[in-house]
Amino acid sequence: MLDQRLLRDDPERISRQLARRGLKLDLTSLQHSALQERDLEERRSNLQAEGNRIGKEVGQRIKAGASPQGPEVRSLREQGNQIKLQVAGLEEEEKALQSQLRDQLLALPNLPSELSPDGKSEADNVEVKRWGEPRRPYPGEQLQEHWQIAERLALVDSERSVRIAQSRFVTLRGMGARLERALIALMLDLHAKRGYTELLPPILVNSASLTGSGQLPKFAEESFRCADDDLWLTPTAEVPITSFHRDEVIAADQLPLRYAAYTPCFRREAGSYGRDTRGLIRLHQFNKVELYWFCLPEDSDAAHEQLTLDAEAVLETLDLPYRRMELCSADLGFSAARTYDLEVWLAGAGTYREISSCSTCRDFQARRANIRLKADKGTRLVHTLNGSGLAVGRTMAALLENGQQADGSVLLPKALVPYLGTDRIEGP
RNA sequence: GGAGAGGUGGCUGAGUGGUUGAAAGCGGCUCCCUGCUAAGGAGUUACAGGAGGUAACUUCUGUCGAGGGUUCGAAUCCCUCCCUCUCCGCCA
Repeated sequence: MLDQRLLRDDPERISRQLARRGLKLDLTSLQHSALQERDLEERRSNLQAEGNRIGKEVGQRIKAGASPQGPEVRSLREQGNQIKLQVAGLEEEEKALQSQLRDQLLALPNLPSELSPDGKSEADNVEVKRWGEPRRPYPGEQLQEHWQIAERLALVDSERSVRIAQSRFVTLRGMGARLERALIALMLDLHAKRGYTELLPPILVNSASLTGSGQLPKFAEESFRCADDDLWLTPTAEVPITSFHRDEVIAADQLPLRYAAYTPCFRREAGSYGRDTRGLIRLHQFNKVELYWFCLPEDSDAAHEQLTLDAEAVLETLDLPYRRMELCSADLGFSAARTYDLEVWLAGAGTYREISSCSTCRDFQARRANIRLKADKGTRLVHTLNGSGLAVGRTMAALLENGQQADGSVLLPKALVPYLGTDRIEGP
């Protein structure tokens, strides 16, 4: 959520920044509402002060011996009643305005960082780094895509999964299931070594949690909801982790707080019909290890670099070639001020494919979720950052495509041997 | 799911209609005193929003789980909801 003070004082700046996302907004009426709300608050609180004075005076007069039914007390009471009525009227107006203002503010995305490059679309994202040597086919070699390899080696069963749930769900089996589990363990172990505290949070989350991290109210259709409860299947661990500290004041010397959490993630993928229908790339349910920082505002730019390096460490540990893309202003997610996407090389598809998205949200989520820090003087909003470290299914896809061998087996990186007891997947 | 108890400041915990944003203790911070493994003394210490001021700060309002109600006045009375604890039931 954006700062209401900024809205009152400098709506032009907000418009200018949101224009970089491709949003053309006239904020004058919103600013007007915000100013009007402040005006109502001032009038209301002045009236309340008057009412408080009267209330105190009544108490003092009665204490001093005045009759509670006497004329002087009665006249004060009547004044008090008058004020009460006026206050009630103003309060009603104020609340209506407030909730309308809040609804509108909650629907506005974060301002892009001044560090994010300008752009009009995905095409304007900037490659900032490349690591590893992409696996290319040898002359005459026909590389398979991961879903072909997975089917051939019986690592997944898509058809039966439709029977269990519907399309875009998979059942991993045999080495497929073991590999997924091994990858989760490897990622969590790696992050623990790098100083992250592991969390295993609830994966059903309430509306306040989704609002806090920015999925609600705008993206309700993207999440699965439990009809009888105020609970949703979490679309990412970012949601429960943000709310882990919702409404808290964190001592400055506790920061940064760094968490790594594995959760299944659930997304309706509305509007993506026909895209990535095969394999492990786009599923309604997928596993992800998420990295998350709560930090001091002045540290968040450096934290963003570090968090991204921590995600890249997984790819490097697994010998997976990747590149780092800096998203342009138009391609930023709703809550993000600045984002690096990590794209892994998929040898079978012959492309780089997003496997992690590392963002700083600055105070955007902290303001929604009311997460502050206490320094020497007063409180401030913390900054929050999140990044996948990594999407597990896509990691498996990359390992299958990049590790495929001429004999049909898949060679796995050495780092997985302690978890799997082998560096090779052969047929069933 | 049933019965009972309860939700007060960083923590413990008083407070059943009138200057109570809240006693006391612990903890934190500042200063003073003192040398011997610590103690003593003084002061200070909630959050949010608004107004004024370059600022230190001053001032107003709200907040004692949340929301409503009664009243001139509510932490205190009434209603609804949420949550926690204990016992019972059920259960991986």
